[in-house]
Amino acid sequence: SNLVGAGRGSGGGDDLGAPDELIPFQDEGDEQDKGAGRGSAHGDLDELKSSLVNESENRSGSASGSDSEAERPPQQPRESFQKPRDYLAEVRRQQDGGFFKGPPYPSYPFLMIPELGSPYLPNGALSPGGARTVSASCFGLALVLTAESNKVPVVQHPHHMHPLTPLITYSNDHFSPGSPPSHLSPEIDPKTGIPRPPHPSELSPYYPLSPGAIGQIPHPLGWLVPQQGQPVYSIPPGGFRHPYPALAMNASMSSLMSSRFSPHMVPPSAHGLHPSGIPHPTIVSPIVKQEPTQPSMSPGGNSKSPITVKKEEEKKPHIKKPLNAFMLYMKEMRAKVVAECTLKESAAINQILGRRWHSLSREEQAKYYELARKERQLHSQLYPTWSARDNYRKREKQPQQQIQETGNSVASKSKKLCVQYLPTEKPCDSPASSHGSMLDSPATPSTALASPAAPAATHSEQAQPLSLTTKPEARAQLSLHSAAFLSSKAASSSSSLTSQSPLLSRPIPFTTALLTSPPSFPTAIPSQAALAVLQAQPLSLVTKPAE
DNA sequence: TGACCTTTGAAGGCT
DNA sequence: AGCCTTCAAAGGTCA
Repeated sequence: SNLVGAGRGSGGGDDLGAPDELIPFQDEGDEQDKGAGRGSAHGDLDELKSSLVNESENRSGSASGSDSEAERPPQQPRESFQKPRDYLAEVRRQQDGGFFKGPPYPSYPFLMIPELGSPYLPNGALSPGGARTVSASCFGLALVLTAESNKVPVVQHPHHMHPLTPLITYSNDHFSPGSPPSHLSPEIDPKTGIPRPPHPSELSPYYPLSPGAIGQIPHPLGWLVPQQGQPVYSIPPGGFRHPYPALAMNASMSSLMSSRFSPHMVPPSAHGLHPSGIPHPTIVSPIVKQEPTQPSMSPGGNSKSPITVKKEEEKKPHIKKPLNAFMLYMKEMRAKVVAECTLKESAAINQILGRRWHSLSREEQAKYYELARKERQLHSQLYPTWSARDNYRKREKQPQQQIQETGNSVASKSKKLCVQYLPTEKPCDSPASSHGSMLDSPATPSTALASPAAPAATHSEQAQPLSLTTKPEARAQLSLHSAAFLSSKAASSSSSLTSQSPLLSRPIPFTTALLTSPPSFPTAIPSQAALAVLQAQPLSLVTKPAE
């Protein structure tokens, strides 16, 4: 009850839908980052080790790590700030040193460095160390980046992607969720309040720009591009991948468009164009990405021959889903993370990004929700008849059916063992995990916060975060982590990933952090009833033997 | 070569 | 209403 009360208390009121709640929690988010900074300030190894030794004390909230401990609002989950350092210390102790590429910087998980100067280093060299990425680390990013940026110009542009794509940022400097800057603000229809779709006449003249031409001109979104003097306009051999239709459209549109040009984007073609003549980044050539067509399938009652149907389907452009907030965030931050780490595997990067996502303040997340909302809006305007279902593959069997039929063997055989690539950057910075975040993920931060559009979290929803996800494999992953935790002392170092799994103590901080309600997710504060469930569930997760 | 992994969120279908 | 599934990005990994 204390937690619940505390969580609500400083949140700026119980009216979680109040728009102004962003401010207090933003402050908390800042506080969190400041706390991280403080942590790093006196984050020497001795302290870390001692904090690890005193883990139980920390868990009980008696950590003495910070001078400002007493100043921290009661709802601040102290161990959220303590744990990662513990993890790091623990992991560092157990590892051979190869995992960490740079000086330990224990407070990294909270060191949310805004820009780090030029995090996007678009020369695609791999880590000269040549170490396989799995054994690389993303920790100590600040120092590591400083120390290694000279030799690790890591960002590897996807060979099929315009190198500028990851450079498009929605940084704080350029984007404000509630009131985008004028250069970013779309032309709003004064009647509907909806960003006015760009008139074809505004766009078309600029679309046919040749790659060569575009490579010569200054970037129209220069404000979005880190000033690095990098040849960001180099067009990959694959051709014209990133047409930057934004040249004449309004900036909001352009940011969406330019940031969304798919690696599979093809030069504007007749069938790839929206009726308005706007090739949206979500249009993908069916040549590149085809719906798996089954020749034997003939749409019900369709007199057309399968071949004809197939051809028509091939002609049909593949319109991709608009990116959601997290996808936008990933798109922006991936290069940054990759630059900060030696990791290349997207799965690992995504884990980091997922945690970072949760570590964002509501306001920061709101940027991306707003951006995603605009993206969906634009998408729906461009493709009013499009349905997400259109992109569904045609499956003979639903995966669920397969699982039911084959039982657990599916997970154990057909799927790779879930691997925790990285130490928890933050013990429970994903307290809400997927669903938890959704609790606070209004489709429109500005509107949903003030409207009932954002459904209040139910108890079950609040409880869901505990299970991280309902996916069976995720549960297996948790179990794996638990097993790793339970057997951490005996863990062999030969198994690079699992034995290195830093989630040695994840289940515990996960629980505790959840119970202490993360500052960034005030609405996820569980009720007492939910708390009881939460308290009970982790045990089952922890003790559930890995199958 | 293509599925998988991994993340969150949106959407659609099913119960 | 709630749950489940799929897809969106990304690129290394693996069968």
